[in-house]
Amino acid sequence: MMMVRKSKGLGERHQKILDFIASYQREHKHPPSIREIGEHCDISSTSVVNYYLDQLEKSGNIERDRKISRGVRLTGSTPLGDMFRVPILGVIQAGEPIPVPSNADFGSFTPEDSVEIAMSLMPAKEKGKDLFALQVQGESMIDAMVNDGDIVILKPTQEARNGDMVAVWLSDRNETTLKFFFKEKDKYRLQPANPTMNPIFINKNEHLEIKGKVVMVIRKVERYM
Amino acid sequence: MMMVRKSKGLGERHQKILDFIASYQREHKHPPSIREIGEHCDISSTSVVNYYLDQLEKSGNIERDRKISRGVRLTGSTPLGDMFRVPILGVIQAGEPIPVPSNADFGSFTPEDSVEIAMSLMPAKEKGKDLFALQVQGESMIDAMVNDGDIVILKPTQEARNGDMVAVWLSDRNETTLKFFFKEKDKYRLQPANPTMNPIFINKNEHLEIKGKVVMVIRKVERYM
DNA sequence: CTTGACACAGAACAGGCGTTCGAGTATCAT
DNA sequence: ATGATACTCGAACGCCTGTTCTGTGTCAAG
Repeated sequence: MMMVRKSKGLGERHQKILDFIASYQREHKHPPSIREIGEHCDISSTSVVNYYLDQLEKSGNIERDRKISRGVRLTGSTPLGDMFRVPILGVIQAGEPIPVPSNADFGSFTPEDSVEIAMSLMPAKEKGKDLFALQVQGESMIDAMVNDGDIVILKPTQEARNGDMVAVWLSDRNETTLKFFFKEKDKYRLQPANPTMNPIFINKNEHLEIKGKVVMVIRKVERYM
Repeated sequence: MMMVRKSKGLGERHQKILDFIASYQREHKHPPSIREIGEHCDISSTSVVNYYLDQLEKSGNIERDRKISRGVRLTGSTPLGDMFRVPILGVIQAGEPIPVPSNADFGSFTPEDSVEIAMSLMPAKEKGKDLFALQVQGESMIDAMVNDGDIVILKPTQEARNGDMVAVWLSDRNETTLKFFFKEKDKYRLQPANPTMNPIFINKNEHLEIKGKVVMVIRKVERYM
């Protein structure tokens, strides 16, 4: 009888189990049982699987919910809840107002019209369920370092604190824009994200409708041609 | 005995179960059992829970793995596998070369130094496990519409097709840059993402090291001050 | 050689869990 | 009334599963 002994670190067996848990989870949408791990990793005894599982738990590779069926999961893996779906309500461009989320939008939206964001990506406490996304159309947002096709994720709000990046509708100019917001003595300063560009100033008697606060920008770089 | 009868759509009970499954999953990292659902939704019989679960399955709100313990999950929820972790290997800035991924980097990296990306966000077939991420430092990438602090996700490669956005190291200029790549007759054209800016040309005898292909850019808009 | 840590097997136990069945009750159209 | 439908309960069945215990072979240190 031959046994490969890797005194330290993860042995071949450990890795095999890890891989199997991952692939099984991917395929079945739920973790494998101890016996299933055993079968697919050529371990004939459940106690041996348990033996390795204990080690993998100690080494921090997996987490276990003892006593609970299929209570194994890879650490750092997010069974659910650490990811959420944000509806894409429409497009955002300079010449048009921003689609505002209504309650109906959050009830049911198709996966096609939404983006999934990992919670870990989300800044601070913005993990509310009321976020919405808009797809940038055209190149009118380049001064906000936002490109055509980018997806901006917004938190709906009517007010902003200094330094927030906001999506505003300037009704006097019939223009939508993304800018950093600063309230000054007698006017608002809207600062482009691009530091080489100059701010614009809005008198307080002008209409300035804050539609939302930008919390994230995502750009899928497909191809340029 | 009073019973509220909602002939069509989801009744109060259905919604309660749905909410419970979601919150339980979030808290325990695994789905609840039928009995647990019953307890928390004031249903005294497992068969009644099963009764509602069947309906929720028919209406498409949940999926069930019959015969399997805790085999309930919300539809559209991604238990795992639809998200993956990309290691942040370092920073990228104009004046310094790009950290290149080594095999060791993909073995074990701490969650703190990585970003999680939903598979659904990933363009096309880039879902390989060899992706890596870099954090942009400084404002030298603004011509690529990439800001200080942005995270760029790269696929390591030495060659690129026309139109790809690549991270290149120009050893003659001692400069790292992100540009759209085009190979022309006798030179390379590196086109900035910002359409208002002009391309730079690199003679083929100059050193041009393609370090990776940009597949995504993520910007967490925190605050500007 | 002895000892003990390590890797593994097999069996048995006890509880968890989905399933099923029989039966009861309320609401409503016929 | 009466049947159909929707909803609820309780209990029992039986498999699935994690746990635990005993025992065996390997290998390196003392």
